[in-house]
Amino acid sequence: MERKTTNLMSIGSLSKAASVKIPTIRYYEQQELIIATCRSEGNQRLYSEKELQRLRFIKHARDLGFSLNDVRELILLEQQPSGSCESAHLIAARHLQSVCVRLAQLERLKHELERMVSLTESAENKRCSVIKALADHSQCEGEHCA
Amino acid sequence: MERKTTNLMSIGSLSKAASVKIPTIRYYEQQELIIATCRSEGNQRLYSEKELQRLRFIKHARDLGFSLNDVRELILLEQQPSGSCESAHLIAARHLQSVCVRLAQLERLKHELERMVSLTESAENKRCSVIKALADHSQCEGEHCA
DNA sequence: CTAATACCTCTAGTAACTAGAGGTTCAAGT
DNA sequence: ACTTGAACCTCTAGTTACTAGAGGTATTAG
Ligand SMILES: [Zn+2]
Ligand SMILES: [Zn+2]
Ligand SMILES: [Zn+2]
Ligand SMILES: [Zn+2]
Repeated sequence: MERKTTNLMSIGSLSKAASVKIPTIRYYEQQELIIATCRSEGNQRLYSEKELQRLRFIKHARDLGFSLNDVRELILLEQQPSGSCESAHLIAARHLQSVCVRLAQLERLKHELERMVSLTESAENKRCSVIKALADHSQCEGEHCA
Repeated sequence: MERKTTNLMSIGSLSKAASVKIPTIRYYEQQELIIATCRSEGNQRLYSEKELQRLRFIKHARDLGFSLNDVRELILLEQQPSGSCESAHLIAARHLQSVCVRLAQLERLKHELERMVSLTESAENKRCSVIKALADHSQCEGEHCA
């Protein structure tokens, strides 16, 4: 039998270890994504290494742009012994797809905006060329709506 | 003297003409971006061609990703006779810059996600490769944080 | 033992809408 | 003139993922 060495950390230590702000950790707890191992006598949260891993998982997924709902699902899948594999791949593929869509749209925006800011003002300054371009989509070279 | 022909439209007509949903128009009014020309006897909003142009301006700017705060400023600038030009260019340039930043970040995300979904599962299926990749940023090829 | 720091809960604010409840007005047909 | 259905009104609350602040308690270092 191994003795469990209880080296638990406060929320502040966890926060530093995972580079996640304290209020965000509490928010995740409220969202049932992570819970403290236990509380101190004075009701302060205490975390183990396991929760640190969990929080790093959440942070990494968030950094990669997954929604908290996706993260919630992924955590559930992680805990299941097996068979969870396909769902996880599906979530990732779906997210990749949405990233691609947003990417394409941002590229269209970038194109139009570049054109817009590079417009030169006409001699008789009736109106700013940027404002004119904003007022009239037909000046745009392509579609760029969401 | 020209007689003003008062052909005003309801919020529903305006909505269709500008492809902006009715609740969104009311929201814009609350945000002081647009106000009805007048109200009917029964308190219903009535709009003129001028407001339609204004709403199209707003929609176009939104479609190009400008924030409502930017739009508010741009509308103010549009109304000023002149001298407003530089501010408008500045707003557009600033927005273009932020689009470029987001674009670069999305490209990093796309790269990592593509790698992640294309991982093949190891023979002894201890854990899903996607979940493993999410649990460990050191497997990533680059930085991808916001 | 005390003072500084860290922690607690709870509420509200952010951006840009969207949805719904509950009630009023308008326009068209009879 | 009357009715009925569509369109309109206001107001509140929900969405996402946090962040900020108020007002109070716990821990820890000196
Ligand atoms: Zn200009
Ligand atoms: Zn356009
Ligand atoms: Zn897998
Ligand atoms: Zn990573």
